[in-house]
Amino acid sequence: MKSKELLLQNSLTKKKEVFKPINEGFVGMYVCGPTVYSDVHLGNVRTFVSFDIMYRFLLFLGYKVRYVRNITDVGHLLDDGEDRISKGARADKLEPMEVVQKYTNGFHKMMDIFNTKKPSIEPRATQHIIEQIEMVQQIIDNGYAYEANGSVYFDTLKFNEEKKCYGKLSGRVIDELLVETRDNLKNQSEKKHPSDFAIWMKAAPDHLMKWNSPWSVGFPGWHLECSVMSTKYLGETFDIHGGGNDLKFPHHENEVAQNVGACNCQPCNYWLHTNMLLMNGRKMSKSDGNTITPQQLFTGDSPHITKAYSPMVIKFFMLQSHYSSTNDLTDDGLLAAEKGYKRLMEAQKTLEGLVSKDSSAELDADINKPLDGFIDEMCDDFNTPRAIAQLFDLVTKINSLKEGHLDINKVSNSTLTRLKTDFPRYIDEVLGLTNESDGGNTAALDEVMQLVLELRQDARAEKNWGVSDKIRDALAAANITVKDGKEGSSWTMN
RNA sequence: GGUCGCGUGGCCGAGCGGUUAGGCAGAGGUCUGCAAAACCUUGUACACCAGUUCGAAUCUGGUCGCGACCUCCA
Repeated sequence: MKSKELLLQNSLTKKKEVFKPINEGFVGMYVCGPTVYSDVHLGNVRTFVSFDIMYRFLLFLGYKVRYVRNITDVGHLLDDGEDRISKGARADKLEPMEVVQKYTNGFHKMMDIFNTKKPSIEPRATQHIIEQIEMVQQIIDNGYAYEANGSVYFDTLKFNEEKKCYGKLSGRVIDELLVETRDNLKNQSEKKHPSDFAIWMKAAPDHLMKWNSPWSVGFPGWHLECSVMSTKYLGETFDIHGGGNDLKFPHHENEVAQNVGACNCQPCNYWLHTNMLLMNGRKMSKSDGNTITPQQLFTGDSPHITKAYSPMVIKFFMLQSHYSSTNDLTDDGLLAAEKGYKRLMEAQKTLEGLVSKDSSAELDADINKPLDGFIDEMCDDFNTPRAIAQLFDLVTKINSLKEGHLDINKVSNSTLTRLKTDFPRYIDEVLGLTNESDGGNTAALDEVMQLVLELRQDARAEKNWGVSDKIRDALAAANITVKDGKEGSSWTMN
């Protein structure tokens, strides 16, 4: 475990702070998961990849992490008051839970494709209805919620008067919310104040998902589930809470209010928000055609791109920008990422073949500096773009060592061993990038290629360029690139 | 309308008072039968206008442009 301090940009204080876990060596992290009513959006991927990197790095630093990411399967209202899941169920003529299962499966599959680690706990809102009803009661008992016609609303005015913290996270002032909030929600008249929000909703007779409660047959408000499940699995106050920055208001703000209203304590010490994924400079939006699905990216079937891109290339592309900045997805950007990613993967293979006679340690510092630098950059609020720059510094060194521009014998055995251990670990364990071309290289293909390259080498020895080039061209047509180096030829699958 | 953020070289994208970000593309070179790869060298970059400072892409004010949130959203 490194002794380096980890810095986090805390949305709550708007400052970069040294991370201090509540319990030494342990981290409790909650991230708002997806609402499973349709296929995963590419934007979801960026957010969950970002938090996956944080999770991985915390583990790398030696923390024992409990990572909770929920599945929202109820309570998310549309403008017309209908539940998203119910709407999906009606549209697909399915049971609501069938909809939930279908898209949960799809979500999991996509997370696997992007090689993210599974959370420690993945709770669902509908599995915690009892706990949610209990929290509603607690909030009512504490005087921060009121019942109106079977629904229960959070009393933001009273809460703010006493706790003075409503709006702190999202930087809003409650008096302004009064003017700003549009009166287009159902049951608006039941609320005492426009900024009040439902924590329990009475269901209409034809509503598909509803449960019994002391107030009515109904369903919990959307914001409640995260308050309840984070408290249940991580405690009343835990370390890190994450989510997309579009959830800051109202979702996270209301979450804080509920937790403080119920337990009289802040839900977490550090709030981390990821920024949005854009495409061609604008937020992805289905309505104006400015959108692309992960599937389209994999197949190249979209007017926005010129070719197919693999999941790891897309992931690498995302990691080249900081999680808190917007990330603009473009074809040119993807193309550049693809080449860089391949270069990184090639260096990893090259590294395996390096051997040192251990005659001096002259170059050790040059190797160790970027190796340490990677950790330093990651410790600085998970700065993946800078960490990757350190990796590319090493790529150049590895290639120079192989080509003999740098003398491998001037690297001590212990440093070379460290390089061989840490470089792949950074790529695989911390960044979660896997070498995709490995899958195609079976042992049989290896043997065949060895033979082919030997035959070609024979032809080259006889200066029979016709045969030599014919082999190379034919292989190129089969998507195999031959490279002639000083110590013989090598090959890679494209 | 309110709140917040951003405008960096051909493209993507870090940095955020003085020191090379990095990737991709371009140019020159080394190597090579040729090619590819690799390595070395290389570029006029910080929207605009004022100001603070010995010194600003980085701080302050203004102008223009863009975006996000305020309503479901990762």
